[in-house]
Amino acid sequence: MHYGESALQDILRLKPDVAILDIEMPKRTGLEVAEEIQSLNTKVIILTTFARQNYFETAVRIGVQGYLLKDSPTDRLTETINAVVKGATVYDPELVRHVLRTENNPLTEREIDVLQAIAEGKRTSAIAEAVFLSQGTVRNYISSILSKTGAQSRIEAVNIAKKHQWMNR
Amino acid sequence: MHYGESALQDILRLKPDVAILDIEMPKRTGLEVAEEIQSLNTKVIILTTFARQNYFETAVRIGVQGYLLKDSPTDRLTETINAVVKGATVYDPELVRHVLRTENNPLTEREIDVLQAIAEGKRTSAIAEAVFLSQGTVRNYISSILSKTGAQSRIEAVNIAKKHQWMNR
DNA sequence: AAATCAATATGACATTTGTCATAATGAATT
DNA sequence: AATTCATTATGACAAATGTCATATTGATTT
Repeated sequence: MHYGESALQDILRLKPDVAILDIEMPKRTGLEVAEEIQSLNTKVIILTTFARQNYFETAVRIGVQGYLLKDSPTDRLTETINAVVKGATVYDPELVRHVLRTENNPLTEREIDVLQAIAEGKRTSAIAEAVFLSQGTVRNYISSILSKTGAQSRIEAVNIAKKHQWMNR
Repeated sequence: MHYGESALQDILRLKPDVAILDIEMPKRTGLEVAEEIQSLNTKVIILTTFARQNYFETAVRIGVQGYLLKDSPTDRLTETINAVVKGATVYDPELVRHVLRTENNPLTEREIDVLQAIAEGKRTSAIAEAVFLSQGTVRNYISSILSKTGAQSRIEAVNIAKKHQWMNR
C-alpha cells in the first residue's frame, strides 16, 4: 500500500508531466493530493476501483484531467495518458453516463424498487410482498412516483422512467 | 385478365408439372381451380396480391404446394418453383407468421385498440376519448382483456400481449 | 446542534378500476 | 332461419388505487 503523503512529496519534488493516483490511500487520499498540486503543471489521472459518484464529482470539481476505473480495459489507460499529455480531459464514459442518470433521477432507491415491480405488472399487494413494505407505504411511494414523473397512471410512470433510464440502479 | 375457367381447361389438357395461379380471377378463382385439379400430379403455387388469411387458410386446406405474395422478392418465385418441383411445400413466411399471430390471438380488434392505449399509459377516460367509446365500454373491454390474457393488472396484460405480439393488428 | 431527507407507517377519504348482469345491433356462419 | 360473435352501452357493486395529513427513525449535510 502506498501512502498519499509520500506520493505528494514525490510529485512536489519531481514535478512529473502526469501523476496517476489511486483514491483510497492511507494518510492522504488521491483527491487530497490532487487538490494540493493543482497549481503545478502536473496532469492528474485518478485510477480507482471505486465507482462512487461522490468521488467522481469531487474529482471533477478539483479539475483532474482523467478519471478511470481499474476494471476498464488496460489499453484505455495508455490511451488516456497520451490524450491527457496532449491536453485532453478523459472521464470514464460509464461513470459519466451513470452520473447523468442519477443526477437527473428524481426517484429514490426505494421508489425505483417499487417502480420496477410495477413494470412487471404487479399490483399493490404483490409489490408490498416483493419489497417487504406495507401496502400503505407502497401506495405512498407510487403516489410520490406519479407526482415526481408527472405521470397520470402507473404505466405512464413506467414509460417515462424507462425513457430517462431511471429504472436501473 | 385471365379466366379461371380457361386456366382449368389448359391445365387439364396440358397436365403441367407446375401451375402458378392467381386467386381473384373471373369465372373461377384460383382456389377453385386448385381444388379441381388436386387429383392430378400438377403442383400448384398460388401467387396473389391478397394477404387475406382466409384465402391462405383454404389454400393450405386444399393442399397447394406453394403460396406466395406478389410483392415478395422476384427470385423467391424461381426458388419456390424449383423447390416445389423437388417435392417441397413453400408458404410465405410473412403470412405464416401473421396467421400464427392472429390465430392464437384471443383479442378482438377493439380490444387491441384499447390495449394499445393502455400501453401508452392512458387512463380509462383518456382511452374512451381516444377510441370514441363510453368509459363503461372501455372498462368492459379491459375486463375482458384481463380475463383473456389471464393478467392481474393492466400492465401485466400489456407485458403478456407484447410477448405474444398480440398488439399489432 | 439543527435542518434536511429517505424510509417507513397508519388512517381517512375520494377516485378509479374491475366485475357482472343485461341488452341492442349488425355481420358472419351454420 | 337460427346461431354465434363483435361492438357498443348502462347500472350497480366491490376492490384497488391515489392523495393527504401526520409521525418516527436514522443518516447526511450545513
